[in-house]
Amino acid sequence: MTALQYDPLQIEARWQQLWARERTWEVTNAHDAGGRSSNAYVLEMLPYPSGEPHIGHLKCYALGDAIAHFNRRLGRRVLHPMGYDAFGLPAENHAIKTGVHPRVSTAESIAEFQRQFRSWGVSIDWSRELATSEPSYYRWTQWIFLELFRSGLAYRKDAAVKWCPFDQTVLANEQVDADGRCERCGNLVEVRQLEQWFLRITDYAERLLNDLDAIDWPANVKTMQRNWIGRSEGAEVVFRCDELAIDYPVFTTRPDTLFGATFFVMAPEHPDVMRLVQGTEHEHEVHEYVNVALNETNEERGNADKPKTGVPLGRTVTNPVNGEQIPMYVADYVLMEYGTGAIMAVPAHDERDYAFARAFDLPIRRVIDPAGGSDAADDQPLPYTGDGVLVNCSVEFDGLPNREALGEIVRWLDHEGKGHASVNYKLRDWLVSRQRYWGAPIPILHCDECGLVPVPDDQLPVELPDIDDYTPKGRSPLAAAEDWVNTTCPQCDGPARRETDTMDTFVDSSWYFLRYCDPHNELAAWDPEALREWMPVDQYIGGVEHAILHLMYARFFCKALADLGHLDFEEPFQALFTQGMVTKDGAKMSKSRGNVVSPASIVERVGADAARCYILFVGPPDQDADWSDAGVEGVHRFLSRLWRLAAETAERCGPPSGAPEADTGARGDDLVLLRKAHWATDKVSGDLRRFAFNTAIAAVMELLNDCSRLRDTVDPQMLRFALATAASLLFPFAPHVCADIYERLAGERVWEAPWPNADEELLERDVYELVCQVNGKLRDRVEAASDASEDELKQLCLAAPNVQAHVDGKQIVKEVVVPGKLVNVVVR
RNA sequence: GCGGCGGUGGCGGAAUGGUAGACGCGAGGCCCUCAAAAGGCCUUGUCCGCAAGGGCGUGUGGGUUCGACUCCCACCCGCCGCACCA
Repeated sequence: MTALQYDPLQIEARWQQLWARERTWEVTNAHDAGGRSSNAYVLEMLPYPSGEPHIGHLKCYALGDAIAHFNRRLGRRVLHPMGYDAFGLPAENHAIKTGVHPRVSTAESIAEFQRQFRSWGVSIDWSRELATSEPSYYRWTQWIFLELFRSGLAYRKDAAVKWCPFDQTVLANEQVDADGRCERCGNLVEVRQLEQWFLRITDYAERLLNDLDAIDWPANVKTMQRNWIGRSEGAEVVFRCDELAIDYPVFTTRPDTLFGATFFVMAPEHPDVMRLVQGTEHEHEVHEYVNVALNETNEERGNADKPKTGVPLGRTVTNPVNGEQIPMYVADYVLMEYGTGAIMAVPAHDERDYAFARAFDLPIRRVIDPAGGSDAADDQPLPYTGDGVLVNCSVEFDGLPNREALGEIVRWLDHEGKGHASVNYKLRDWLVSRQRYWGAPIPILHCDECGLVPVPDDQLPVELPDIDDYTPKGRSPLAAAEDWVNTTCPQCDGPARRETDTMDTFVDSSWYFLRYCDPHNELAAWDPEALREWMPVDQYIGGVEHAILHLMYARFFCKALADLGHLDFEEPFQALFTQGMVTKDGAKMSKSRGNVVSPASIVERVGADAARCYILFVGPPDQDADWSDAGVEGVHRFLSRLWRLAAETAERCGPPSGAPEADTGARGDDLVLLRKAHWATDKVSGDLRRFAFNTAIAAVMELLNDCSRLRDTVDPQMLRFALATAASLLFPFAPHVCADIYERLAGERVWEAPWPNADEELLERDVYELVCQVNGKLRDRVEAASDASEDELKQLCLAAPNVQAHVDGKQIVKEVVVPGKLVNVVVR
């Protein structure tokens, strides 16, 4: 008899062909089929097609596929689509280097992604596949942009923007890292004044913050979003420059310290700085300082440990609470992008203001006393940022606890017209224009007569023209396509020029999950009925690197589109799961390190099932995992053993006549194996619900170990049942081999079989091993009946030989009985 | 500095306050074989002991409890996010 040999490549090819031929994973928008509650939308973040998929993709889609399969087996109709975030800089940079059109290189990459995703056996509804670079998709990206434009949520503004000198493009704040470097190329970013397109996400700051409470996302992602939104409560207080009759509002979270404000500082970027010193003796010095400050990198400027620098403006403003004239300075520790770009400085109660005051020998006045207004106030160290009682303010406020005074002072300011309570956010409006070629053109025309004119909807898409030269020149490469740029204004029929900037690719990916619901609609971005069937996404899966940008933008889009009447929900992703990174030898995989593990080579060697199982078995999926070739081999051995024993058992049992059923009268080893199968069913079901895929796979391993151990002593039909159960439970992780095994053992398609149910009665045993402790230490184990009384358990424990040895000669103080678990005898 | 997460064998990792180390990797021994590969069986936290058994053991120090990897307090270390945000 020839030994049966597990051949993953042959098995996987066979099932993949069947699933492709029968379009097994496609779902329709059948509005009648049980409604939204019996549907599930499982979505992994769409890949950026560059080169070929890496191990991180394998982990993401293995994870999502397990969830998709589990939901299907629970009887839900599952939408599980795939697409490509196909616009973007890497393809364009590649084009600059090689001259290959981004459309061509992107298409090649997409083809490779498709090929590999299919070779992994991921259960995707390929009929809904899309790429954001297709005109049939970006036509609707442009339509959304115009909807935002028409409602005032997209606008053009001259702004100090982050500019990457290498990529020759403007960047969003979010695309500049903490060191002031371009997220993509790592070069230091500069600041330039340019007219750009923005989306008014700041209008949604409060809702983006509050609605986090209602969604099932990881705590750290919510925290990151909250930090990024950066809400602070305080007051806006007006400081007036009487000489020039200009009011300068500032934002402060500490209006209670207003009496301690002894100077006033503006950001170097503040538009009034030069105006304030024009024609004065300070003009030259200020000019020099501002120049230096603006040329500093964010890295240098953002360092909190840096000594404070600045120069006086030679002007004063009036402190509204006490009428004092306080001097104005310009200093780079004040940021233009936060608050109003100017601050009141309270050196006694703010670290930074204190450092500045010491450096410039400015007065420091304590207005809060931690000791409660005692004579010892002056002995307390400064700066003091905690709470206390107001001192040195005015008869009206002195002696009040500062938190109380805060409200009083704001009320007073409001009454006097010198300020009001205010909320400030760190979140900035989203800069979406890019001076690059490979993106969706912004569908706006510039007409000398009519100004900014939206391209009429019936003329969408504004197609990206072919060009020969992608080299960035500080303006969009599209500007060179004269025939394309010059057009006619639809309003006045006069000459008009097309907007030559393209959109940030984050715009493309902010709504793709909507398009999957209705991907072929040529009349609209989507049919609201289709969205009602699937949205919001039940389970979204992706890397934590998108915790802020993509997830915030997508949430913003849904809220804005809901306000415009296009959606009837506001949060796109009901639940989010963030997967951990896959490392090699503890380090991030990268070409420069030379430690990249290619999924294709693994699949070729041990098959997709082993690769997928391993990546989920290695540890909890939300944590980082280190790739180990030996570990993959171990999982491959497990699948081999499973398949071989199943194939042998199938031969022994003859042709299957349907799913095996357990013999309810099983005894001895048959009962042991039957119980193990039900235990595994229970364990895997629970583990799948809590994303504990590693322990779920371990449970199936245990089941197989018992099958192997008992293979010659149990009834072959029981073995058949246990192995079919193992295949059924493992199917979400290793679909091909499990489909193969299930067919051999049950003659049925495992994905059409309902998820198995664990029999409660078989999970309980009539006897169990009672743990016997003395003073909390394990001393013996004895067999106990499940229905034994507490007294009986106590007697059993005391009768255990090794318990007696430890109790002998001592006084029993008490006995703790935990039925089903243990007895603890406390002795003295 | 602030916020979040984590620290368990040689390694990845298991453990609703109740047998610490499931499952896997690695290692050692054995079987099969002319031999190897593949496969199978056994051992594997650590120390003492021939064994039975016992001591120790989840970053450190305290605490709560009959009982703590798990809960509380303080600290050390590591990772991630934010950071001159007024």
